[in-house]
Amino acid sequence: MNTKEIILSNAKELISEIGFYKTTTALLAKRANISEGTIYRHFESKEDVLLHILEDLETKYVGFIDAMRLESPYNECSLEKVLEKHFEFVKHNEEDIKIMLSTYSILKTSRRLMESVSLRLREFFEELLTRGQAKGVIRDAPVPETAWMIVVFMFGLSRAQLYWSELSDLSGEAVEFCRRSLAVEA
Amino acid sequence: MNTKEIILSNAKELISEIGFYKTTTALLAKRANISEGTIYRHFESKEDVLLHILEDLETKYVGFIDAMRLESPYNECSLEKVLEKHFEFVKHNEEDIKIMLSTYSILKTSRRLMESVSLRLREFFEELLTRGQAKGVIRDAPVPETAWMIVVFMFGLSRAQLYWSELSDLSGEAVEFCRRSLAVEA
Amino acid sequence: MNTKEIILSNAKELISEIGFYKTTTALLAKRANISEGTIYRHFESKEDVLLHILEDLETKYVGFIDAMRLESPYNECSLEKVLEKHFEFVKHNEEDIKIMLSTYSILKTSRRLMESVSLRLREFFEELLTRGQAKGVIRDAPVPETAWMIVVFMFGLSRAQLYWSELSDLSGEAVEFCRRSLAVEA
Amino acid sequence: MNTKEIILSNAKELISEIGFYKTTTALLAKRANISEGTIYRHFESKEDVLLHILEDLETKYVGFIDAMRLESPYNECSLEKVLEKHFEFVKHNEEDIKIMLSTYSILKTSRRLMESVSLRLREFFEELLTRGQAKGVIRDAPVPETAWMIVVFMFGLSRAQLYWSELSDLSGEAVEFCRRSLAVEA
DNA sequence: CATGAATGAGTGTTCATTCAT
DNA sequence: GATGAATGAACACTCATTCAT
Repeated sequence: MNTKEIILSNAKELISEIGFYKTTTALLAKRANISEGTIYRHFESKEDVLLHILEDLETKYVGFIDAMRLESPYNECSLEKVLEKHFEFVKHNEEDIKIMLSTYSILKTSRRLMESVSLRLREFFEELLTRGQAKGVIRDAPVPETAWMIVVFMFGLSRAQLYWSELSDLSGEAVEFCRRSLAVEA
Repeated sequence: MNTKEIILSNAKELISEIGFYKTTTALLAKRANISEGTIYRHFESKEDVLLHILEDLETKYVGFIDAMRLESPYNECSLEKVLEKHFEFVKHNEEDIKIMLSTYSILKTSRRLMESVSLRLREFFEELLTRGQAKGVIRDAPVPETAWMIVVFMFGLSRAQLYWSELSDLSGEAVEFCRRSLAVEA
Repeated sequence: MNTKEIILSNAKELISEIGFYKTTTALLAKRANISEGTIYRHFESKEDVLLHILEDLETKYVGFIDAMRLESPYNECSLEKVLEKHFEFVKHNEEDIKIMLSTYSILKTSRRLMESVSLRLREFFEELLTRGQAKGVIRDAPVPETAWMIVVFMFGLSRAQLYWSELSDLSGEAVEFCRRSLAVEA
Repeated sequence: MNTKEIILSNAKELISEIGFYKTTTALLAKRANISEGTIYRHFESKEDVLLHILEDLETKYVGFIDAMRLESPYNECSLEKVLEKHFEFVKHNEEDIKIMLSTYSILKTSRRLMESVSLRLREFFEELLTRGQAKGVIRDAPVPETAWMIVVFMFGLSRAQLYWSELSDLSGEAVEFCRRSLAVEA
């Protein structure tokens, strides 16, 4: 791991633990065992560090969605499957997701990421919903709004799970909640 | 409006617009057309200003829930009604809700408020779900988890609506989404 | 006791307890059960309050010295007697003396008081020493320097007793110390 | 002289001249020709600057006393000698001593220093007095109280000399004053 | 006379950023 | 590349003083 990566990984830890504002450059340098000046060799500013974290997350998450999307036509990827995989992704990327969720109300960059990520997810869900309705396995509900609904629900639950660690894992129940709302009854 | 109220109302605007950290005492004083020192005649600290805002919100929201709860046995208050009224409440208290949602990951006070508010809501939903299942109008789903689900969903959507003002009002669709998931089909 | 006196007496307590700088006008007003503004009806400034305290002390102490001085020719007032009485005076005016001793290094007013008080004492001691030497009961030591010595010694001990409350009363021993240094041996 | 030393030396000047409270960080930075922030690279707080000054003084003074003490058994170090050397020490460390004397009534750290210094001195005087009485050259006076007396006298005079610069050097006379009180007459 | 809200200059301290080495 | 001392603007907060009531 080179210096830039060391900084990024320590910044992820710190920001997800104590937030962007309480993460000072001094604290970050100490944690990463480097000098404060070194941060500025690799990043333009403190915000730029955050930007890189968010960009990494974007790449990862968009890749993750696109992978599912590519599989889906052949693989009969169901809505439930997608939801499950999303919750898995969140579990494996807790720090990054926490950073995104805690900064998008404050930072434009983060907001843009959140928008692009949820747009892509929504489009995917729209596809799945439309295909499902065509096949008669998904109920007749307005597609774009319902897609929004699912995205909002997913991120709402992810946020709850990340910030209330004492909460038991509700992702299975969440999938069930959505299935009941969307699937045509047998 | 007395000075304390002027400070509170300006602080609400500022914090909901730019967040707690970017809301400096200097900025607040300038916006409220008072001197910085005056803030400290009425509040113990900058955080104390936030505390008062949150306490006001707690009183308002808890009162709102309790009012619904009191009505519900006589009035056949349905889950849908509650959801609708919540979204209305959010619409009329945008600033305060935004402040709560943007500070609970950072400030203990705010986190406590969020916990107390969602606990109360959950308990209410548990009541409604249990009663609904007894009457046979609500499906057979695990009550506590489902109550959590609804709360998470509600706040997830409220957050989305508050931070993406370009979003059209989805509250009607949200109520429908939940209804489909929970109501026994006719 | 009128308002002015109430302020002065509370100020004495506070300043002697926590010092002039830590005694804020807000604290003083609270202690005296008056409003901050009221202080400025009776005194020009915070320093002016101190000034009045010091002036009162000056009047008291100068009166005390002059009384002894007037008695002394007739009464055969000895050096020991004067020392004893000084220590008694200090014991009865702890607050004021503490204020004088803790402020003269910082405030001109206080410094002036300290100078005028010690000048008067020194002159008195010079008188006593000269008379004592004439009578052959006081050793042959340079009068002005020795008078200084005694004054310094007295205030040094007073200060020690005021600031180290755990110290046992050493005033008797101090009188003895001086007596041995000054009195002609029998 | 490195920056830390520059800060310390300027702080010594300022604090001894105008006192701890009037010595603001802004003033100190200006005097030392550095920015205010730089002070906090080298010291934790304004009080920490004072602490370092006092610790330096403690080291110096304790070293000074211990050196005399080590010499004394071989060298027949007399009480007079110790007094003389103390006054010399004060003359060469005016600023530091002034700071100690002007802060011990206000700051715990300073008070502790004053206590430790005078304890050490007292113990030393007790040793010298006891030894002197055994040899029959020191009068029969209560040892601990008399040791206190001398310390109080020394610091009382030092203080007077430091704060009344117009005072001629009385240290010789002070030694004589004590000698007369303590030495057995030939 | 008394109040207490308001002031605003000032306080100690923090922190992202720069730059000579 | 890396350092870490230095910066200076900004920060939350304090406090002696004023003044309309």
